Amino acid sequence: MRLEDVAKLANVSVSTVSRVVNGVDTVNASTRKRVLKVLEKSNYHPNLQARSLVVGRSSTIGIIVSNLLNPFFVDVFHAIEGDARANGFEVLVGNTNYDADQLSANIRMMIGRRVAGIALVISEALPPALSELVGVGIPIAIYDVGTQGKGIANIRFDNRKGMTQIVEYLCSMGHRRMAYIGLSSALLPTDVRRSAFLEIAARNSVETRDFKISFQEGLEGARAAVRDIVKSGFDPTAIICVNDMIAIGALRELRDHGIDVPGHVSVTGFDNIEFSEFTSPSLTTIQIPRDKVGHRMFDAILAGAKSRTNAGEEYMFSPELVVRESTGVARASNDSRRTRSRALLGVIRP
Amino acid sequence: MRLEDVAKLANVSVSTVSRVVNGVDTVNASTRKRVLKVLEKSNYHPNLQARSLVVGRSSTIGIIVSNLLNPFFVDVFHAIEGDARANGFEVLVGNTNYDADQLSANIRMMIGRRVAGIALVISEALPPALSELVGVGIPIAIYDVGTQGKGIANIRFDNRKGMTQIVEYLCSMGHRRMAYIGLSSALLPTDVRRSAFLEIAARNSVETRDFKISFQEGLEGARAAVRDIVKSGFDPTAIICVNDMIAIGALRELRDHGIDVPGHVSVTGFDNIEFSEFTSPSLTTIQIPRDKVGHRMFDAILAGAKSRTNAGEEYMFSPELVVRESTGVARASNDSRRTRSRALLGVIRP
DNA sequence: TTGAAAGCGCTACCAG
DNA sequence: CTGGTAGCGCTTTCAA
Repeated sequence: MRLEDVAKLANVSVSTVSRVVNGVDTVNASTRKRVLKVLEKSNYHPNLQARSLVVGRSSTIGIIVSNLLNPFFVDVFHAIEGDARANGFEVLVGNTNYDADQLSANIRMMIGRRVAGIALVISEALPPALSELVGVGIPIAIYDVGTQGKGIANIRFDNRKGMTQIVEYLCSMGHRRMAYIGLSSALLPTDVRRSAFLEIAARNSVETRDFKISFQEGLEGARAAVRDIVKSGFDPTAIICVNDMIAIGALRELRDHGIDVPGHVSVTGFDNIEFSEFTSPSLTTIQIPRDKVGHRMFDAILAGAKSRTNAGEEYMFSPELVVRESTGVARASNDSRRTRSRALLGVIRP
Repeated sequence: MRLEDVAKLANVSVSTVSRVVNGVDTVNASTRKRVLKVLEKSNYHPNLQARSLVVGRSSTIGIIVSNLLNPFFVDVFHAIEGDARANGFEVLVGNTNYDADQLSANIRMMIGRRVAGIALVISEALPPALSELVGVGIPIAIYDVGTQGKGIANIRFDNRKGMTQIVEYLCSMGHRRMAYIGLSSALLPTDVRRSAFLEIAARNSVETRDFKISFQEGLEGARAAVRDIVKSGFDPTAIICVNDMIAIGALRELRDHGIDVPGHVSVTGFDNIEFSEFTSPSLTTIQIPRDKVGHRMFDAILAGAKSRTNAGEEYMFSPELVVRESTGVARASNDSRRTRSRALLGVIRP
């Protein structure tokens, strides 16, 4: 069913039907009524492809995320999606799995669809394809990994300050031996966290040790990392995790080893995903206002789409330390430095 | 930059450029090379709107979910999205928030975009708009809430059997007083779970009590439900939750009340989301093979898109009980029936 | 207030 | 092997 079919049934021209469909008010009331009647019983759906072809822009925005299995990304995706719908946009989604090629492919696809804007919520480095994006003048908002540049809105989070808050808090609780669990590949925001950790730790004469897992491993990878820590004999009084997902996996593995948290070792996350409040013990972490980040990104895109001039806005969100149960004062230094079995530790699980 | 621009620069016709872009092999090697060279330095991106307008079908599929904040939906979304990309489809996403109007709006929008197929992963009832969908011949796969019908693939999960497994397992552990936490609105799959619970419980002479929360409330709602249970004085030996999210919220609230799980009360979930293994105690639940569900849905859509004849396939996935730490034998019946404070119970938390 | 007609950028058919 | 051309379904002047 096309505009023309409706036109025939209503004995008017396509132009008139188009006007009715689009709510243009220069249509005689009786004509409009007649068309509307036909429309109702006709199962007509305007072809949006054709429409955006002629008007030259589509009402679709694209959202690209690194990992749909990490609630962090899903949360900001969710915020952007909600705003988009509320403003009459459709949303195309792309998941990169932290893969540069998939990211490029997604960007190209979205350019091809002539999207009205793109939100990039990723951890990996920006690919060359990005410049093509800028070239065609599509407004774009980037979370955290953006570089300064014309036509790009950069919405950032102060990862450095966040990690600083964690380390200084732990230091204030007497911790001087910390393990860090990070991601093995070079992801920009997580690298900032790691180097901030190392720097602040050094400044406070904290003995550190660095452990890594790859992104794909997720929660299971975190468990493996904890096993590595245990095997290493390093026996830290605090384990700093690059994000909540990993911290949750770590918590679980520590429990299996009968290692008391925070009695024997404190654990911290990063992101404050909803679940971090629901673990046991609940997780000390850094709050990132994911919904605000999403809203801000959408606003930037909308502004760009409207004005056709991307301001290149820069905005930085600040961290907030959320102290919960997974952290506490460092255990007395005369405790055994070796991780003991549950029986020896006398840890009691319900 | 359009086909025509490239054509001019390469001194060929649009047809030829089109052939090169689409990899048609009836192009002279040297001509192709020349075109390719222009293409490379031209930042040309084929307009997919125009393309799908002329070919009459788009390479986009739509996925509609009820709640992006529930990992269950995200997981099957993720599976479908991966399959779609791997097969060269873009994906449009719609989140309904369990709202019928949003669902209809999403469906209409996707019809408008002339998507190649739609996957419906929702809990709410199907709207009238669905018939429009069938009317225009778009292949469609529905998870769980589908009704029999031509042109619709129904991928189901045996919720009834799953709930039966839970209740019978609990009965075998001596439980005879159970509370159920469900969702207040009538969502089809969750209603099946609830009625199955009530029926199997009755058959086993189990004393039951029914509590409800609304979907929006999420984890916090679950906590409120537990407070209701505590206040009610019912003091069940098992709490059956309609899904894992709610069970996780319940676990947390029980811990705050100092109520031992599973010592004082057993708790069960449903879905087996990844986090259910990482709570403390870890959650006894029903495994739903979300990735397989997603793959199956995509296959059904793909088949429909190819053959233009939707088989109306029916497929039912079977449940699998996953017993973890949150359930155990019912406490002795001479225990106090009132929930006691933590001090009285002597529950020890690390 | 209405209709005719010119494209939007692309593919596909038909000639050459 | 290549080019010309007729649309895909819609919006948008421009006339009537």
